[in-house]
Amino acid sequence: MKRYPDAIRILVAIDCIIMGFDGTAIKLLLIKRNFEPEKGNWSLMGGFLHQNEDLEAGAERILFDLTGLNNIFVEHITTAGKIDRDPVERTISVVFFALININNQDQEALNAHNAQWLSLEEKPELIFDHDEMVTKAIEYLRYKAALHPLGFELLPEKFTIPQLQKLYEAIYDMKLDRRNFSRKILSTGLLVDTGEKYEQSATKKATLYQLNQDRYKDKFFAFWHFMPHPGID
Amino acid sequence: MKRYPDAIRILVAIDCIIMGFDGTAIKLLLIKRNFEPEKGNWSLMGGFLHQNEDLEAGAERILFDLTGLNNIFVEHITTAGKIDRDPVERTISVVFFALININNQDQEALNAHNAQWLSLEEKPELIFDHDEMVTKAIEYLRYKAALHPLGFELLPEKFTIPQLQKLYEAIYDMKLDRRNFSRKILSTGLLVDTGEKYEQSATKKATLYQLNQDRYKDKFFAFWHFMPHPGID
DNA sequence: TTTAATTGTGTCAATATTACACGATTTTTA
DNA sequence: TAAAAATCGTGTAATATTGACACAATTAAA
Repeated sequence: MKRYPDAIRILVAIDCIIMGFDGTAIKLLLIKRNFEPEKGNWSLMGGFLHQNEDLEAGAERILFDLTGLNNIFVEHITTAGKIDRDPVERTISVVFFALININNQDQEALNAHNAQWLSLEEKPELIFDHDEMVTKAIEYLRYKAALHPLGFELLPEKFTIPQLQKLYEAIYDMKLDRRNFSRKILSTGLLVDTGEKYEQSATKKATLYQLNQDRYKDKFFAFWHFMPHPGID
Repeated sequence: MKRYPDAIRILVAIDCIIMGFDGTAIKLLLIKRNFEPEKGNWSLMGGFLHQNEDLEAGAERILFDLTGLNNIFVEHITTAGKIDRDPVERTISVVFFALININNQDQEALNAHNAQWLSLEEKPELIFDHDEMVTKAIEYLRYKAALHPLGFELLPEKFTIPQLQKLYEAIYDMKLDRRNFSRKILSTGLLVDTGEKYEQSATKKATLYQLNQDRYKDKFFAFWHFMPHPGID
């Protein structure tokens, strides 16, 4: 007794682009599939939506499955629905974007899924339309990180300004001026000096900061320009 | 012979938030449903995804159905998937955002669908989760219009700077300084003086401009600040 | 103890932004 | 017929932000 008898019903997948930062490069958490179809090929982590599950919840389930992490930064970024995107059966994929601290996740879970962190340069070709999704995610990261203090999700709780700068340089694949970057970041009032120094430094030890959480939440959606914008033309 | 036998298959709807500008206020094109369920109640224009149809194509079909227009500015903004969002049967809705020139559409098609332009203040309560979708669309418009020359989609081909300013004032519900707005817009090089004047003006006739199409396409995705940002803090 | 690498802070000139004033044009009104 | 009212176009000065750049301080290694 279906109420919408003429409409089609199709599979709903959830795919997650999971990004991390290793201090030098932005990395993607990808899996080498140990199941059909496309067994042995690289793919985003994903799965099908469950019966009694919201989309967000599905994304969180999939992320927890792979990383053992909860409370991850996750946002829905796009939905892929090309007719033949899955060769087996028509499937729509709801795509989520996740940022995590690369050091936190559960290595055993990663192994069980054949997962590996690969930098954007190392990225192999992915199955289906997953490459397009990654492209969108990178665009999204660049777009959003220029305006919102997003990058902190990729760093440890305590971090130095030079680390943060290297992160932005990795995101935008460009060099930034140390002095101007520092001034801009500090002027946001988002950072709190912990009084500690980064001990692993080879030379002068940089100050460790942490986020002013209240201010971070308050100001996340305010417009900001974290990136220089020379000669807009 | 299904390859993914355990996964669920559900309905995929497409819903469109259609915005226009009447010279004073941002308006939504809404329909009073003449079909069940929720017959007689206000709703976004939508429909179900067809068998051999991509998502974008579905959105364009639905928009054409209602307005008689092609080549509309359309973007996918979000996907709604709460378990009970449709009381009849589980349905995921892929939401699109469309901007059109309010004077262009086909009045007969509007009548056939019971459609009406309503300002945001007049907006009645909508069915299902359509109110949430509208909220997201307004946020999206404000976000995007601050950075990209988006507003032109809502104006006639030839328009005056004061008209454009009123549009921005409607989007952000705030007053802007005439002089500064004019300077900023003109400095983008996006406008071309047509040499004509807006004849319907009650007093001094304003210059009619049109978009520099090449520059518009080139620069659409560049970052710009179209809105003032006094004392970011 | 010198060297090399890196961090923290400061300055200055160029640019962009904001706030604000005035003259010009056109219709309405006295 | 002229003054008034409304709106449009442009200009300017004070302020804030940005980009480019210099120098001193810290630390491990040479």
